Amino acid sequence: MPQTPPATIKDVARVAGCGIATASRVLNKSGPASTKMRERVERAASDLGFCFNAAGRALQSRRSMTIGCLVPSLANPVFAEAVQGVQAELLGSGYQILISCSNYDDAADNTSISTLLENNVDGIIATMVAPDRSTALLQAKQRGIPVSLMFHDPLDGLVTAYVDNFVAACEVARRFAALGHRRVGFLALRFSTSDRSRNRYAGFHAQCRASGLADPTLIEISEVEARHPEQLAAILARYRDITALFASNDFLAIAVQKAARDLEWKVPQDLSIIGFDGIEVGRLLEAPLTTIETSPEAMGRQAAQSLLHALQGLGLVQLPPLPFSFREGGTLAPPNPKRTDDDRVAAQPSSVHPAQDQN
Amino acid sequence: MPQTPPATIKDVARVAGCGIATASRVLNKSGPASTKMRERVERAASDLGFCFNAAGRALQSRRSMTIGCLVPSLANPVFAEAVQGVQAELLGSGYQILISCSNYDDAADNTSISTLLENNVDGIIATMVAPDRSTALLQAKQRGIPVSLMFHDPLDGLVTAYVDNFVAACEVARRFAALGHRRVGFLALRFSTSDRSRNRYAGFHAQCRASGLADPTLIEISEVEARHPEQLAAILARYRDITALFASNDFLAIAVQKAARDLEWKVPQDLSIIGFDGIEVGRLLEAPLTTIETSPEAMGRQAAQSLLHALQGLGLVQLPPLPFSFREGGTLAPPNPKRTDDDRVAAQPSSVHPAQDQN
DNA sequence: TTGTACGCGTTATCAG
DNA sequence: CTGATAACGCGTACAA
Repeated sequence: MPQTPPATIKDVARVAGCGIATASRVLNKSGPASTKMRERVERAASDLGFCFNAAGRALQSRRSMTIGCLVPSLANPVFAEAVQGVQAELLGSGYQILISCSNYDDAADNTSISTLLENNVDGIIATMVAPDRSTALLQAKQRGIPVSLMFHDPLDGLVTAYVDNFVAACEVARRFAALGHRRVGFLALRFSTSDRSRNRYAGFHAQCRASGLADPTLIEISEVEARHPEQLAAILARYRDITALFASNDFLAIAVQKAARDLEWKVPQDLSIIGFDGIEVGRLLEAPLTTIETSPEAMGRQAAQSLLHALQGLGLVQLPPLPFSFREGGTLAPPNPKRTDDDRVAAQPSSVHPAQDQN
Repeated sequence: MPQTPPATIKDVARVAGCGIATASRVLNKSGPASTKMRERVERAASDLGFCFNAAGRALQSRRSMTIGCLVPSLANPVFAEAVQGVQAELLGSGYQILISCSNYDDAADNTSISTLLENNVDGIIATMVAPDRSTALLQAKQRGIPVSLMFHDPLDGLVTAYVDNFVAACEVARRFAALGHRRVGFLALRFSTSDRSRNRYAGFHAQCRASGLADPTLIEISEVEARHPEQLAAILARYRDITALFASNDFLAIAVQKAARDLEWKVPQDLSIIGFDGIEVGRLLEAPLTTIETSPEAMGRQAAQSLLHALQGLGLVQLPPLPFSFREGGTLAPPNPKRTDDDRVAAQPSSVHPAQDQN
């Protein structure tokens, strides 16, 4: 291991036979320099394999050229794609991404932001469990560090890149209603950890009322249950009365589709399913998933754009929500009158499973 | 915006009425201090909301406590999960992750590493298009910065966290052979940009020979074709002679399954399919995907462990390949003798589509 | 046990 | 046009 200590600007100046300031000016193209000097410095720099030291720069300029990015998890492709969008947008701006995952943990959420702050990030892009309860986020605001949220609906004075979950969920209820569904359900994962999910439920609920449907049955399941189709099937079996289900995300929609198959319920004849997010693989299923299509990558891009804008001294401005679209698929159809009539007789009170408050 | 400039250790010392060194020793628990001093300093620090400045620290200690992580893309869940593994393993170690994506671009690959180097990362974890051709990676080695690869098969003197792609691919060929398949294919995406894919082909090819099968037909497609089932179907239609297909990753396997459906080929009766990676959603398909199951997260974890180990002064050591397993599913069956007989007559020379060299 | 002073690599100021 | 020099925040010899 040769272990050459990296060359500093001082080394460059020495080799070029000039002062440090001159070397700095040339290398940064930030001031006047004679052609001769310029050449000598550039030559020296390339000979030494010189490379700026970010720490020194950060210390003196008080800017780290680093953006902190906090997401619940990268194992969820929705967030991974959002980060990819951030990365794409930041490319060429000179900013680097310092990444952090909270694993959907409230406390980790907050300490992660603190850690980013310690690392002198110039800005923060985040999706959190509870941005409104994060003291560290408050600290960031106080320090004048711009913060841009992703996925969250507008909140406090925080700027966010989002789709209007409430409105999108209304659309789902409207579709169900138009086809004649009367008893519908909402399937969500760990309801309390996501304001997106809550807002989707709220919109769905509101529009169900407006369309004259019964209040939607809330079915909340754990992560484990979501991953084990047989467990999910057992839960689903308790809700024979519903003819259509709105799943809070596409993975749940796919999982519940399998659970329904295991119960020998035909999708969409016996049960219609609409998902949320619009992941790519949904298109490739035997019955392509009907879903609300969004673009996580676009959220990341917009959040990054807003931040870049703010970093240039112009303020942080809340942009309008990003568009979503209803993607036709093979999991939505009118209710099967035969099945609903048969089952309606045996139907039990609507909210059974995790009898939990909906807020 | 109050815009309070962050408190420095100097401020803490002033408020606590002591010297900077004392404050530093207390805050770092790195030296002696009287109980009284300790209290005063800690009190002052918390009052001021003091928080270390990473740049100052990095400059003086010549360590940034930052790990650079380069992957082709976060839009591919395999890499996203790997990064998640890295993150999980690094949690609590004090190291932060600086992330970068190359978008499968050879040049971006190299400049990304350079950028990480400029940012003084203490170590690098990467999956690249061509690690062996990266001058920046060489530079890192020269500087004594430990590098740990992910997914790549062992290479040069580079440590890597991987599964043995060759051996895993042999397993696939063996399964096909055992069921009586004779003409098989290998489906890959942009073959040349991934040594993993190449090694899988090599292992598959070798074992096909060893098992007395015909040399596998190489079917290489573009990303666009992979995303459009109808295009993929058109390509697949040219290969009626093969009865089994090894897809280089699960997404391709799922896509080709849809393409086969569109052609009204039954899976697995008319065409057996085995994938690679073992993504979760494969289990939820109507015909659960038969595949080689790997754990990208484990690769990330192992790469991070190796790096942490090296960062503690112990050397970088190459660990044995990570395990994979054959996951049973519903897309593998013996060949349908009827169909193969019918079609074999019309079969054309085996490699038609992107007649490209296999290296 | 405590405090002073220096240097890490950089940029900016200001005098030549 | 050029070159000393003073910060930036921190850790740490070294001196008290």
